[in-house]
Amino acid sequence: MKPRHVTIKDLAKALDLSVATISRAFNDKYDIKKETRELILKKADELGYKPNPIAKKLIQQRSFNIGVVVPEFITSFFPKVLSGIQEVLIAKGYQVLIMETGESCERELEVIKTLEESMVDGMLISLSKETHNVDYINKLITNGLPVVLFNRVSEDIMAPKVLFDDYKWAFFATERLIEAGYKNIFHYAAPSSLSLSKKRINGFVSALKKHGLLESCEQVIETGFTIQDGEAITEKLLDEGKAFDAIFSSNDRSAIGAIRVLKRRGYKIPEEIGIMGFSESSLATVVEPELSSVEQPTTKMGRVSAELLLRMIDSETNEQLHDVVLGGKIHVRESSMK
Amino acid sequence: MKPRHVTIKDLAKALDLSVATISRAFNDKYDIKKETRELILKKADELGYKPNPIAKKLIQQRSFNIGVVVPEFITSFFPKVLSGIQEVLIAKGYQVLIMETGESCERELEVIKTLEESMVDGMLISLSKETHNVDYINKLITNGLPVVLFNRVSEDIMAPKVLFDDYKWAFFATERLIEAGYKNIFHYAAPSSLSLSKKRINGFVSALKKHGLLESCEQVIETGFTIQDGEAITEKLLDEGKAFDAIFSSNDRSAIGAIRVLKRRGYKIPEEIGIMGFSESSLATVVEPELSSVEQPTTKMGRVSAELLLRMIDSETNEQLHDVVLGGKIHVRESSMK
DNA sequence: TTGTAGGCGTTATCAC
DNA sequence: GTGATAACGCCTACAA
Repeated sequence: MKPRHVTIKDLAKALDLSVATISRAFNDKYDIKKETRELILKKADELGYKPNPIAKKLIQQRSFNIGVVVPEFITSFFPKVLSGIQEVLIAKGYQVLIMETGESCERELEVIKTLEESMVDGMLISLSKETHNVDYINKLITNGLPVVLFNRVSEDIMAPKVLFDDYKWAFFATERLIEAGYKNIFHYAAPSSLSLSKKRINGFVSALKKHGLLESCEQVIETGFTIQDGEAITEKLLDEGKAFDAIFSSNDRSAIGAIRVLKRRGYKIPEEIGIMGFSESSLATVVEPELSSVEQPTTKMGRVSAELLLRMIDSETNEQLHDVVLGGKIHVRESSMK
Repeated sequence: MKPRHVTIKDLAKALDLSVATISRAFNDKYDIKKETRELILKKADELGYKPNPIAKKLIQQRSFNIGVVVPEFITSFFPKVLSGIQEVLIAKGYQVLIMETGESCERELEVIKTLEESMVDGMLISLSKETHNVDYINKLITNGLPVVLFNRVSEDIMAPKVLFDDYKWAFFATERLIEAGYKNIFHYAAPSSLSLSKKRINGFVSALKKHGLLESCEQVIETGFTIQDGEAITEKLLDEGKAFDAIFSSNDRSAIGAIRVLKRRGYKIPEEIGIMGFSESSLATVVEPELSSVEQPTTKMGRVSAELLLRMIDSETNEQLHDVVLGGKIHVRESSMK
C-alpha cells in the first residue's frame, strides 16, 4: 500500500513545460520568469507535488542525515540533550537518526556501522560506559567523516568535544559541602572508564586539598548509576564502619540510594550526614530531604554539539575545531544544609 | 569535507566485471556463480564498497524511513516506548525519524509535514494534548500513508491504535483504593482533550458505582501533568474544604504534587488520605511515602506499534487492522496501604 | 527565459 | 552466468 507520489514529470506534463523549468521554480537560484514560477508553484500545490528528497540527496551526494549515538534514554539526561540537537539540526533541514547503545560497546559498534551505511553526513556520539576500543570511530574520522563527541567522551578520539566542566563543578560542589561545615566527605565516583569520572574525582580531591580535608584515598569510591548501586555501596561503607559526614555523588540516583540507606539506619540528613548529587534529575526535588545537585546544561549541550558538527560539515578546510566546555549551576537544597 | 564513497562502478572496473554482476552479488536472489560472488564480496570489503542506500531507495520507491511523533521526551514514558519502536524497526532495516511536538498542535502539524516531505513509508503518532483538529492526518491516511496511533490517540482518526486499557486499569486502581478502605475518592483526570482521560474517568466512576461510593460529579477534577498542577489543585480542594480520603491521579507527577501539599498541611498518608498514581514513573519509589501506581507496558507498546505498522506497510490489501489493547500491572505501595 | 540531455548509484529486464 | 541498458526523480551545464 505505497502512496504514489507526484513527480516533476507529472507537473511538467500538466503545465506543458520542461522538467528543467519546474526544477528551477523550486530552486530559486536560477533565472525564471516570475509568472511561470508562480504558476508552477500553484499547480504544484494543487497536484500535491513535493520534490523527492531522495532523488535530491542522490544527485547532491549528501544524505542530510545526521547520526546521534547515546548510551540510553531512560534517564532524562540524554532525551534533553536530544531535544537540543534536534532543534538545530531539523531547522537546517537535516534528518536525525537516533541510536541507543544500552551502554554496551558491541551494540555501540553495531549502531555506528548502521549509521555509516546510512551514509550520514556526520555523527554526534556519546560513548557507552563500557567503551574502551575506539579504533573504529577513529578510522571513520580519518576517512573524513565529521564527528563531534559530547558528554561521554574519550581523549583517544581525535574529534572536537562538547563537555560539561566536570572538574570545576565537582570542585564547587565539594566546596559547598565544606562551607556547610562537613569535614569528612566521601565521593561516589562514576565508572572509571569515563573520562568525566576522573575529572570529577580530581575536582573533588582538589577541593579537599585546598581546605586540608583530604584524609585518605579511600574517600573516593567507584560505583554505578543506579539507586541500587548507591544503596549497596552505602551499606558496605556503613558495615565496614567507615566514618564520613557527607557524600558527594557523581550521580543523583546513587545519591538517592545513599539517602535511603542512611535514613533506614537512622542517620539524620543533613544534620549528621550531608548529601550532594550531580546531574539535577527530576528526582532531586522529590526525595526527602530534597537533594542538592549540580545542574548540567543538557539542552544547550545538544544545541552546541549540533552547531559544532554543522560547522565541521560546512567547512571545506580541515581546521581543527576547539572543544567547548560548558558551565552549570548548583542547586543547594535541604540535603546539604547543615 | 565530504568523504567520497566507492561506487558499484569503481568495483566493476577494478574487477573487470559489469555493474549488473556486482549488484547481483549483493542481492542473492539472482543467479551468480559462487566464486565470482565471493571474489566480488572480498574486493568490495577491500575497497570499502557499500551499496548506496539512497540510490537503492530511489529505485525501490521506498524511503525505508519511519516517522515517529511524540509529545515530549522529558518524562521517561515516551523514551521507553521509543526504545521498543527502534528495536523492531531498526532490525528490519528501517531508519527511525523521531520528532517531538512539545505538546503543541501547531508544532505537531509542522513535524508531520516534515516527515511527509521526508517520504516516510509510515508514521507512528502519539498526539499532543492540545490536538483537536486531525484533518491533516486523515488526509495523509486517505492518500494511502500507513499510520498507527499509540497511547495518545483520537477516535476521529481512521487508523489502528495501540493503547493501554485505560478503562480497565483505572477501574482496578480505584478498586484497590476501595479495598484498602477508602470511601471518598477523588480523581485527578488528564486534560479532557485526550481520549485516555475519558476512559480513565469512566473506569474510576464505574468502580465507585459498583461499590456504591459515587457521591457527586465533583469527584472528578481535570488537571495537568506536572507536580505543580497537582499541588495547585490539591491546595484548591483543601481551601474549599472538600472532604476526601483518597486521590486517584491520572499521572504520577500530579499525585506527587498532592502528596507534597497534604504532607505540608499535616495530613497523614496513607492513614488519613490514600494516593494512587498512574504511569509508574521512576519517581514513584523515590517519594515518601512510596507511591502506588499503575505500570503501563511502555517498551512493549513501542514494539507492538512498530510491528503493526510494518504489517500495514507490507500488506498489499487494504485489510483494516484491529486496535491492540495492552494490559498493565498495579504496584501497591505505602501511599495506598491504609 | 526556457528546453535538451547527461548523470547521480542503484536495480531489473532484456539479450547473449 | 554474465553484460548492456533503461529506468528511478532530480539537478545543471549547455544549447536554443
